[in-house]
Amino acid sequence: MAGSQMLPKVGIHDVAARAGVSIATVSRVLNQSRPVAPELRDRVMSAALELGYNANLLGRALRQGRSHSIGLLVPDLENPFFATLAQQVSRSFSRSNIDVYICSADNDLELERRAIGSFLGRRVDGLVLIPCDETLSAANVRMASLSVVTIQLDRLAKAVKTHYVGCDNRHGMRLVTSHVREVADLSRQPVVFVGAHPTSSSAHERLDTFAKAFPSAQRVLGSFSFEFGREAMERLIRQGLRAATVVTDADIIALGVIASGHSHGFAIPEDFRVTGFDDVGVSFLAQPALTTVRQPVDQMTDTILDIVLASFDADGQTGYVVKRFKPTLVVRDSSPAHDPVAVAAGAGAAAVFP
Amino acid sequence: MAGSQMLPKVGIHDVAARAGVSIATVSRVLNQSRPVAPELRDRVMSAALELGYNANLLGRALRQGRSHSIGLLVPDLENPFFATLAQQVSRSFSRSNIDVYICSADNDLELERRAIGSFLGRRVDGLVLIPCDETLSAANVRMASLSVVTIQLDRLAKAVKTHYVGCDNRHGMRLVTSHVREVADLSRQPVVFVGAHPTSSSAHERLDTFAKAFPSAQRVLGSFSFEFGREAMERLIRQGLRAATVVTDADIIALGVIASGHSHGFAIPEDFRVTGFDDVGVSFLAQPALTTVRQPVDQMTDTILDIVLASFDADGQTGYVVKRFKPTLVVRDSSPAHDPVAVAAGAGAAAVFP
DNA sequence: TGCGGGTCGGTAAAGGTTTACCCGCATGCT
DNA sequence: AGCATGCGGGTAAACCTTTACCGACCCGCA
Repeated sequence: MAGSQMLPKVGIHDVAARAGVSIATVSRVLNQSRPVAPELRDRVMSAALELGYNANLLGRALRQGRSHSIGLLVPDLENPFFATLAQQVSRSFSRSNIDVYICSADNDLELERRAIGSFLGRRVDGLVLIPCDETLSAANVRMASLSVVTIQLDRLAKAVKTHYVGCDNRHGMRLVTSHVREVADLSRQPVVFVGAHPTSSSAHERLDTFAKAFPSAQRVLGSFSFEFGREAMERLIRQGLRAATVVTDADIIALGVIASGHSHGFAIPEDFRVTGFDDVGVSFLAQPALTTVRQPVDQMTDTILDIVLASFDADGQTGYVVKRFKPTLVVRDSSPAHDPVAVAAGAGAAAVFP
Repeated sequence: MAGSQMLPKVGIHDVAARAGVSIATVSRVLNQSRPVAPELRDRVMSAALELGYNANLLGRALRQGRSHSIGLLVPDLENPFFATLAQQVSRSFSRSNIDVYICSADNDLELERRAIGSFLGRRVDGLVLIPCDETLSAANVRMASLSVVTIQLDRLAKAVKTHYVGCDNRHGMRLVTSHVREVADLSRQPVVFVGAHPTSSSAHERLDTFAKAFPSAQRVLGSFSFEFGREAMERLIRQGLRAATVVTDADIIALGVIASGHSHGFAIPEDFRVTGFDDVGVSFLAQPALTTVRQPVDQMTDTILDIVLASFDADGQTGYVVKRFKPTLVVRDSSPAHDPVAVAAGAGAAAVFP
């Protein structure tokens, strides 16, 4: 299958033969690992070019014990926040010529295990993991951390000691609750929480913090998805919820909530005020633009790069890096700051609170 | 760095030693490539387990000439349609125990080239490409196709012969134009096009087909992104556009258009009717739900799997598979079928036309 | 008893690199 | 002139598997 002639694979030997030198010389020219006489260098270069030589990275990695690549495992590529993280990790590492290979665990522990196993088997130089489950993923993460520098991102399986890069979810949620409290107290409207089951550390921390601020508030729990947000809101409305503030722990959930509200003819923020978390690209295009918590993704991924690079030279047992970036509150029209009606009129603007 | 003791890597030799057998026996037990006496088999199994043996896939791939993996290169992970494709390709292949490694080219030809080179160097068994550019990516795609079974997905660089799996964009856009024409003719409202520059085959085909249906319609061109959709609509409104149908060639663009319309206080579909393309997850949550063209992603990715699997056994020069699936029109509230006002009232429903 | 064939374990080669080590040669110094 | 030095080229080992091939053993049959 696949027409054309699959060119016979050309190896370093072929190049050496054509250039009339030894394979060592070829290798040295190609990797500039040692000076080579200009004449030979040119001969090798043109031979490689003419033959269309493409180094076999398997052989190289096998020999060097380094693959010049890292693995990135996300629970779900269709979650736009993870997609953003993936894109940004790729960007950060491409600057250092390290290939980033992305896999999706599809929210499945068994797939997560298999993916990590494959990454390790292919000897990636580092592994960035967003664990599916706060507790059940621990075994998977541990497996990784025993073989290669491992960084947990965004979510943390606490049971295993690794590097961690994420944001201060409690702080972020506190920004939301205090923002929300102003209006809620004044209007005596209820506050409800719609969020993911606390099976991931981020969901856990956000829910926790919300519960501390509003101990008696109603809570509807599900998954990180549009669909869940919509269903949850449907249920709440069916139960008779009106004129409330809906705090969510992810933008994608908030978008579902808003959609459901709209489809029942409610106005936002007049009837329901809604907040999100993560500040994914779409959220400022939502109607109305979504109040949310922004994570400094660039800084996070740059930190990951630093950790991996540091692990290359200093192979001594330095401690683990645990970095929680402070997120910021981005107030938009889905939950304006003071008088909901007054502010809703002047759309478009957004205020950012540290 | 990275505390804990990085366990010394255990190889097949270690397992063999511990089980008191030869490495050949270990390999045979682990791969079930030949029967092994039950007693030895057990000894090997427990030795492998106790040592935590994890096969070095580099060695295996080097020897076998197969890596049991494929590469998937997308132009932009933050485009939700590509994210969906990626997720679904992963799902299809995971059923056959083939690892899918995803890379983002970040809409950059040089990064695309590098990523393909790396994939080839790591000897993937297949390559699924969504080329960045219809013409400029041809060289990159050709490089891939000379070494490994290559499938272009969604977008096609025509200049190079490979397998191709996508949808019939012209048919899809015709569905849109004829849907849109009813109302436009009746109301004598203008139709405008907001879409990506025709540098990718899908943008090209969609724009082309639109232009045939509405030769004199205004066209605003940019990139496949929320931001562009918003900017384009801003510009149109600033130019005085009112009461029109806005046809876009991607849901993400349509979402930007809708957001911009809203922020100027216009109602959709009353003031502006809007259509998208792709039917990404968010689009039915948009406010109002987006009329769009749905691509049969599952069938597309299953076809890709079939092509790759077929290429494994039948290595003879079978022809190229070129499969264009018929997309379907999903009419939702952003451009209701007949009387915009009447239909807009009853939200939620959606009609699908083949 | 002798022998053919089947079963199953071991040895060694191969796959494509990188790199430690060696060696020849030219240079510069005494 | 003789020797130390250093530059730059080659040879071969090593990385970790899989697997072709060989050989030992056992069973059954003539």
